[in-house]
Amino acid sequence: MFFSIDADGDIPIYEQLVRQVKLAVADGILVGGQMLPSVRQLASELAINSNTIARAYQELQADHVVESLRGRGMVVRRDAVKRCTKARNSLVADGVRRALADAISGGMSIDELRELFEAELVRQSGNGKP
Amino acid sequence: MFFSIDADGDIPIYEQLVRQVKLAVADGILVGGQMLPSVRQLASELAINSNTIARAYQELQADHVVESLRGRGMVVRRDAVKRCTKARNSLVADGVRRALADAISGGMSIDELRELFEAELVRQSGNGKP
Amino acid sequence: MFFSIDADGDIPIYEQLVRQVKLAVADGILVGGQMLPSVRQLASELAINSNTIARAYQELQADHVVESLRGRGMVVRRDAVKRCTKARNSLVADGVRRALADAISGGMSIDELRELFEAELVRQSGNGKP
Amino acid sequence: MFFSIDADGDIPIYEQLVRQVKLAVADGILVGGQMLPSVRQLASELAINSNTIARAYQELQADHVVESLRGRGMVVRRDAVKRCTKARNSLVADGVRRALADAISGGMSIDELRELFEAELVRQSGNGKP
DNA sequence: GTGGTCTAGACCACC
DNA sequence: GTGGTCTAGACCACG
Repeated sequence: MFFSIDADGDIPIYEQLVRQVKLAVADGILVGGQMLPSVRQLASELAINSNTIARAYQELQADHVVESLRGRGMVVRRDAVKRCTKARNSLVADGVRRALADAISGGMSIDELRELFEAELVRQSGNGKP
Repeated sequence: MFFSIDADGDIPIYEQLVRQVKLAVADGILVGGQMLPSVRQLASELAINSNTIARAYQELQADHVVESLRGRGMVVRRDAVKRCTKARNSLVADGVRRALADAISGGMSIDELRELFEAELVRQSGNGKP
Repeated sequence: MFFSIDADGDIPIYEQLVRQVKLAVADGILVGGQMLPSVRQLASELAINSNTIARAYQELQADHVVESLRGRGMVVRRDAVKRCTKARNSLVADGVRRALADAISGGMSIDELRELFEAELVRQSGNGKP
Repeated sequence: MFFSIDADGDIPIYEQLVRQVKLAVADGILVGGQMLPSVRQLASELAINSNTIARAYQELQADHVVESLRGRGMVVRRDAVKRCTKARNSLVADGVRRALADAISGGMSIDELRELFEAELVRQSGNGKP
């Protein structure tokens, strides 16, 4: 599968999985009706405790992104792409908003901020998704 | 005192205190030689256990922002402002960097990002420090 | 484990733990990648409150000697040995420096000092690491 | 008076006073029958809380170095010089002993130690009491 | 199972 | 009065 996990970062592993599944759905990499890998398979593939995978799947189920087909596994819901796209956009925007709020309340001037922003845009636009 | 604590957030209380003291020093609200409120006083003021305050103060001491004058209290170090200003700037820049990376890897285009950024600048520059 | 705690000394218990871990790392008794005993296990082994152990571990983490693997425990950092060896040497040298300064300012002559020093070397070189 | 106090070090102020009085007695700077400055005078001279001076004097009294003449102040005892000289020597020797023990148990080799010792002797023999 | 946070309350040394 | 240490016990998130 196409997941990349950082086991020692500050974001919980199950949370990383949830995000990546949602992003994949929003990007059309995972489409409605498609099966997710089984808990055990993904666990061994990523060398991660299967409890952690299960928890991620539960959260995805609670968020109505996937549903459980008894005895067969988890499947992406037909209506997931709408939800995920919307969620992605608002999440991303929120992140930017929070960072700006922190910067301003932390005493950084508008000009300093704009400068930092443009520098980062240049630096990152190469790495992202060309 | 000027501390505002969110006891139910995901940031530990003692960590919130540490940050706010550092920001206050970086902003010149707390200056070298100035005493912090006593552990017990601040604890009762914020309705927080005094151990939690003490822990924040110890972290500030370990970070060379403050020192303990035996039997008299905690005082802001003369050289704290440099450290705090530098730390603040790198923290803020990191936040912006991470948000941008998230946004780009989340599929937002450069133009959308710049638009969002400018909109936020306008929206927040009013609230910040009028 | 190999820790020895003096609960009635003037050095805090958590500080004794921190020092002993650092020394063990500097001496190669603890190596990078190795796990520390769990907070609860060490607490019951040493008959010490687990908060005290946790505090020691947090200080070690803040000092970049150890890192926390979420849900799994504390592990010695690969780069800890450099830090600890350097820290140990400067600590030890400081101790000698201070003792000599005290001795000289206390009126002891250079010759008396050298005599005392050599006598101690003989006396202690047997106890140290035979 | 001839006391030098470091109010922010890790040695308690009253302890610094006690040591300096004892050293002065051992060195013959203070002799039997001589009066110590009054608590209030010394307190204002050193800009120190008079409780602290009082505590130092009490400890000196408990150690039979001075005695209180009711209504007149503290006087150095005729037999103090013996006690202080002996105490000074054993204190100083103990300091050296402890530092060496720390160094050896900390993993420093005999040769490294001897080198450090000689270097320090040269460095400090100039500063001490020429 | 792991560490992390918080509370309540005790005792200490220092000023 | 000040901060510093320790205990006991609770609750949480993570794996």
